[in-house]
Amino acid sequence: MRERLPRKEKFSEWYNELLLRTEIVDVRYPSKGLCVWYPFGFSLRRRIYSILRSLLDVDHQEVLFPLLIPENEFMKESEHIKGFEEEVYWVTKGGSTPLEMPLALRPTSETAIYPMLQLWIRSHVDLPLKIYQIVNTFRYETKHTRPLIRVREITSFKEAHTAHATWAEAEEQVKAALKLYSEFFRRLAIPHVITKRPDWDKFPGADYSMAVDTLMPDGKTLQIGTVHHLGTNFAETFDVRYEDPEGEQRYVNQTCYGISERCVAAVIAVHGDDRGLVLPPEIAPTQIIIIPIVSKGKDALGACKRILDMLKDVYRVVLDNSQERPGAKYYKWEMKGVPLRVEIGPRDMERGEVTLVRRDTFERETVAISKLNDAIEDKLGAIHANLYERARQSFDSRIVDCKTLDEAKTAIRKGMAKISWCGEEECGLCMEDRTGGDILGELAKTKRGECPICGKKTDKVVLMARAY
RNA sequence: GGGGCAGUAGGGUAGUCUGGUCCAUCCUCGCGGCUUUGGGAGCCGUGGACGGCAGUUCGAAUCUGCCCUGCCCCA
Repeated sequence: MRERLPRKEKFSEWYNELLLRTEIVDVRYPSKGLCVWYPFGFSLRRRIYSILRSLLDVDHQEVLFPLLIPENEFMKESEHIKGFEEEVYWVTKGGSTPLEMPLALRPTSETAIYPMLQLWIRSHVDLPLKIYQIVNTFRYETKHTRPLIRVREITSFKEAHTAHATWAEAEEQVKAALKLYSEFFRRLAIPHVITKRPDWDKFPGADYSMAVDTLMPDGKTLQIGTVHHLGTNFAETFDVRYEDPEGEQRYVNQTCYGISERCVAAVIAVHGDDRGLVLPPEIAPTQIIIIPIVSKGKDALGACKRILDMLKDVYRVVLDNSQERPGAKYYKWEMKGVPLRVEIGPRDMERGEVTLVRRDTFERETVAISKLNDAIEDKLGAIHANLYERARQSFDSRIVDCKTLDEAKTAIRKGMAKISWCGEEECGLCMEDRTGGDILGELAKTKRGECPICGKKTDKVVLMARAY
């Protein structure tokens, strides 16, 4: 018998082992913080990102900018540099010849894109401009790296960049982007919360930053999306101007927003269980696995092939015709997260039925072949709904209203603490210090209360947590 | 940022303290074969490993140093 997966309670072990066993990514690449996508993992990634693409393609255009950024461009925006300079990889030689102008491997692409926006944007009719790209970026992480979560090469960075005539229009875009991200995570059945990051934690060079966070099984939060209002900060640095209808030259207002392969990590961590992956049907590389139950003199294979033919045009379906025994196949495909299993054996064939088993609940049901199509459609829909519902219940139960820092300190051991804050940086940092958690950010919903440090009355409510 | 611990076949391990018994143990896995198949099949045959560099030594998986990599705890 094959060794079991570590229990999900031991989240780190479970997560690392699962990534390798199910062939999502291989962390054994011989350089720290870099990993290899296996075919199965890449297929999962592709399906997740095609949802993201389809949402963006409604009103964004996809582009592709270079990986390398000249040092002089990279160094232009002083706040931005301060935020990134310690984690930039530099290309300094061409062969053995030192480069006149060193080139940065993009840690993010603002400084690659905005010099071009200066050329592309001339007039108010060029606005709004909304572009995105899905690329790799590099950050020299010195802390512990963790596959898909903290890496040196972000392989799947979706970054969108927009330019608008006014600050208010850019702010509308921030809201639109957050709505788009919420829809994306709803499709992945990932519960999440949106907050405004405190000033000391905003994107370097932004006016303000919004963030999307979810909760991991160990109670730490994972930032799975960010949306930044850049104001005219970069526009002034890169001289990105447009001529307004009155003939005045004005700086554009910009936003940028990103999602990385952390969204794949979130799907794995939020839905997975002790038996392995549990995947929402829309993104599962294999949605249905057909398992023949062979028995002396009675070959179920023919029946399985007929079912396969019946389903294959609509669903991603695989017939496991290997020589293993049925039990071994069940474990194997459960590990891979296949949402629905179809078993066909002698008993089923006699009755013109098949047996359906759900991955999320292990619920087992026999269905007449004549009603199979409808039953599958129902079940796949129910699986998505159930995954989202049970994840949301777990998520909600781990957000605790707190009045005191002691309560907050307890709450962040298992999840997030909701607590009042006056808005002063000094008090905020003190709250972080006293609880050992971070202030994730401010919620849009306000509530009358008082700051746990200075006691001042306030409407602001923040979330605190331990964060990845 | 600070502190621990660990690297032995594709995966997991024994051996390391006390150097020689180890051309390295067991499980899993791969390959070939026969019998099997409603929740991880059995037997037979076979394949595959001491993270890297340097040092100590007659002799290093084992001791020392450095490097690389990974994990855990604290801030």
